[in-house]
Amino acid sequence: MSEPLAPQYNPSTIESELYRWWTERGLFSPESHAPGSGEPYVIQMPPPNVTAVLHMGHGLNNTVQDVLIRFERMRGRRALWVPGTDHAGIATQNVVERLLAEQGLTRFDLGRDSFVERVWAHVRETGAVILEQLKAIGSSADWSRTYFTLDEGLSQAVRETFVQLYEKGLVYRGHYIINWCPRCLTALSNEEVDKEEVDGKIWHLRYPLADGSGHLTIATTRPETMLGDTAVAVHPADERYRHLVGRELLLPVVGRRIPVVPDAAVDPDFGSGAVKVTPAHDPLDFEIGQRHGLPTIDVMTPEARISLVAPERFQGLDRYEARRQVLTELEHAGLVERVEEHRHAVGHCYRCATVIEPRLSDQWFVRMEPLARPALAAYREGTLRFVPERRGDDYTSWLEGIRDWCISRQLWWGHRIPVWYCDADGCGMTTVSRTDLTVCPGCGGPARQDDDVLDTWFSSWLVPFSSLGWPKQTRDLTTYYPGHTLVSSPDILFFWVARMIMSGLHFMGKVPYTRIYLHGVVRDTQHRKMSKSLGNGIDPLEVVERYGADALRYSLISGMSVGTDVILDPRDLESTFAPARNFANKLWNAGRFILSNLEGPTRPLAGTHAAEVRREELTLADRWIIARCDATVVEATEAYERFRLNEAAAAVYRFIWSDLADWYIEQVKPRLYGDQQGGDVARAVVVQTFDVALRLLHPVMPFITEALWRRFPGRPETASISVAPWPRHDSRAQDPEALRDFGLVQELIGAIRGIRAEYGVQPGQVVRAVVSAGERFTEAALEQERATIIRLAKLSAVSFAPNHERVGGHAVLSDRTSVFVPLGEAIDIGRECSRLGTEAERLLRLVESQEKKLGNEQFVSRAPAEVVDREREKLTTWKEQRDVLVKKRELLGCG
RNA sequence: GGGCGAAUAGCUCAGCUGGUUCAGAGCGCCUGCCUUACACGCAGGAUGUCGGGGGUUCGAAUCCCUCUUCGCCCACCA
Repeated sequence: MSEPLAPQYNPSTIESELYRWWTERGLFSPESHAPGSGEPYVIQMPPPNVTAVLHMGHGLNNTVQDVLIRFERMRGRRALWVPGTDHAGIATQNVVERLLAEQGLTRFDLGRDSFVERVWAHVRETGAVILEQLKAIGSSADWSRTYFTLDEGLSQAVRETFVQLYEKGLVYRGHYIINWCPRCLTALSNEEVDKEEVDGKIWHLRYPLADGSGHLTIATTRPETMLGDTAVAVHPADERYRHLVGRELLLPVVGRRIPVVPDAAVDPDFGSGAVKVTPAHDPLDFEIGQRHGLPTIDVMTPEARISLVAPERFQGLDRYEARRQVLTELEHAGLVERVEEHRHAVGHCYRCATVIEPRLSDQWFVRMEPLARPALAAYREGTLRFVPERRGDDYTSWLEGIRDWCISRQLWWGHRIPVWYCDADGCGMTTVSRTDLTVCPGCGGPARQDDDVLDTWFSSWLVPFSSLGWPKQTRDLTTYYPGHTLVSSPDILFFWVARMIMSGLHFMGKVPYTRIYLHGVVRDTQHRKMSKSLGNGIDPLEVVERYGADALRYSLISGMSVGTDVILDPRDLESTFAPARNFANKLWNAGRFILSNLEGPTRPLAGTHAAEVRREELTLADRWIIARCDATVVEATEAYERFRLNEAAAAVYRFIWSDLADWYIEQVKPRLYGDQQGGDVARAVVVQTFDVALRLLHPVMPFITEALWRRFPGRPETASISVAPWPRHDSRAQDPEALRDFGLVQELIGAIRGIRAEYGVQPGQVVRAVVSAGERFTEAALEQERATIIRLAKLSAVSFAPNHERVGGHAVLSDRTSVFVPLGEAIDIGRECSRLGTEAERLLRLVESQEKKLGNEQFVSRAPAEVVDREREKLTTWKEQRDVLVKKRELLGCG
């Protein structure tokens, strides 16, 4: 700890060492940092896929969570961040299938058991790499509680849930049209289908009447499904077709006779007003079929090829080949009336982007309406709140229109459905069981388990309690359920967030979180979502390597305001991440400077606040920085509390860079060097304000703040900033007078610097300055910071006197204090006249518009008195500032 | 088809309850500095019809309407 610090901050070694130290000390477990004290504060990490590789989306999501958990941990809560990984049924199965494909194998070559074993082997072998990556960005999750959704305990929870829901009639098996991915060969829920607008065509086709007396024209976007048509439907009130209802058509290509049925679901204004009915391949057609007792003819295989029930010449054709073939035949028969361009939404598999095929099959469903009702109520009563609030509307509308959840998947990787069938003649019993069965409880014959597995989300919707031990009544469960804040991206609002609310209410009787914070999405400068396929991603680990985890985190947090997306430029990492790295370096050097100047005596402070030093011993600058520091505590704390993390980060940035480094440290230097008078107080103030700044920044930049904080003298070897108390606002630090007066000192120095720059005064050359009284800036105030003014403005002397000298640079401060820098022959009178003239004109414009405002009868009578007063004051100030300038111009003899 | 969000400096964005941060920050740009914490720095500077139009108001970047552009979500018109 005592080796000299390098002038350039090098995060890579420091970060990994500190992370190891944190975990060795168990600082991320609530038990170790605050035994038995403080209210629990719990966040559940959205479990990443077990095979996932860290991308910026994870980076943002986990940084936000880490900021919140570190903030609450420092505030003394028993902060618990529960991490885990998701077995991710389809995604993981696809990964392993791809690996098999490289050896020319399919999962069917291996068979179910060895395939599943193979997936386990893969998952174990590659490990949860992503968890290690989350550590690299500083995530302070409690890794001792890491779960995997296929763990024994969570599997128990899944089974318990399924059985309970089944027993209440909320899980059922049904024969319906579901979304089917012909590539993944499984059913999907509605949420797992990405709708995408595509330019397609709509064909108007003639179906001849069976008796040869003409035809009926139908409109379709999917001509190939006509192979499975079993009717044509028209609206019952449609005059055009009323005479055809009940008659028969001869289905072209196939030659089947099909009826014309009346059904109110048909929109007479769309297409031709007549719709072909294919009950096995369209959800609406299925319903029409149900109502009219129509047969269902499934003309497609699971792979979306034409099945054996279709005419032989179509069998085995891919659905799009079949479309072409059908159209060719219809054209030859002269049955294509016309073709129109048609833009419509087509569903795609969210895992492989294959076009979804609506398919009739037996699946397991969860009846959602009874679960949705309490979830809606929780939101409407205000138990559950969204940040930003408008996300509550999405939540509400989804729940209001909720449809049953198809939970069975025709996959091998996942939780097997806990249902056993008996195939014995005369028994045929279906048993839903918490434990595995081998024999049928009804007849003692062999029991056969359902082949399917459950939707991945059927395990992840339980994690707020299953990760804590449920269904066992564990200590963790009673202590840490319900949690507090859920941090997520809006794209899994329905998949995961809303469902957790429902399961939490149903199984635990309480919402799992009271706050749902939905942050934005990481995009590139063209506002496209970062993705592997677009090649516009940024690898967070590359950023960590080049700029440090703190820089990554700061960049993400500062680029994010509530509810908006984060835009990062993948083509220019340097300008994207350098500002945050530069900030870290600035902080490092401020720390280095302070640490190297603590040799002399330091005023010991009993508590943690610099305001404890007696006021008489403080300089104006001391009082100013103490007040600014306290204001920053208030500002940052409120911002963190309100999830305005970017504002918290900006407030601390401003304090550290603009206040502490640019002004206070510059001001305090002479007092720190050697054994100067007041050095003890200066050291106390600089250490305390820096300490506060580090603590305020720690949630966002945990590594560098820890690295510096630990190095301060008197710090116990075991102390960590991650469990240091959060800085508290101290009203004794408030000091409006100091803020105002030191503000004028800053203004004065700035004015002199401006004059120097304007006239190209050599940096090494000292000049004189004369200050004459303004409203606030008295000789006493100047006296207090005389040395500071002289040093920072590079003066030989500053005097307080009315200035009548003619040749020099002039400026006026906001309180009408005027400043004069005599420059002898160096001054160009003409230049100074025009400079003052421009400034006077600017003020004149302000004065004029202000006079107009105050001359407005309406304004004076209707605006609040205090606003009017304030505006009057402004006018006076500007007027007088202008007068001063005009007088100076006269003095100079300007034309 | 329905709903939502965004549009402010060349770029990325703040600006919350209309008036004391009101036109801001960072990057980039220009000028000058290796001033013993930091050139990943310091000092100074230039840059805006606050997307267009209309309205409410004493007063609008801020509230309302409308249009334009971009983006997102939802939806069984085949």
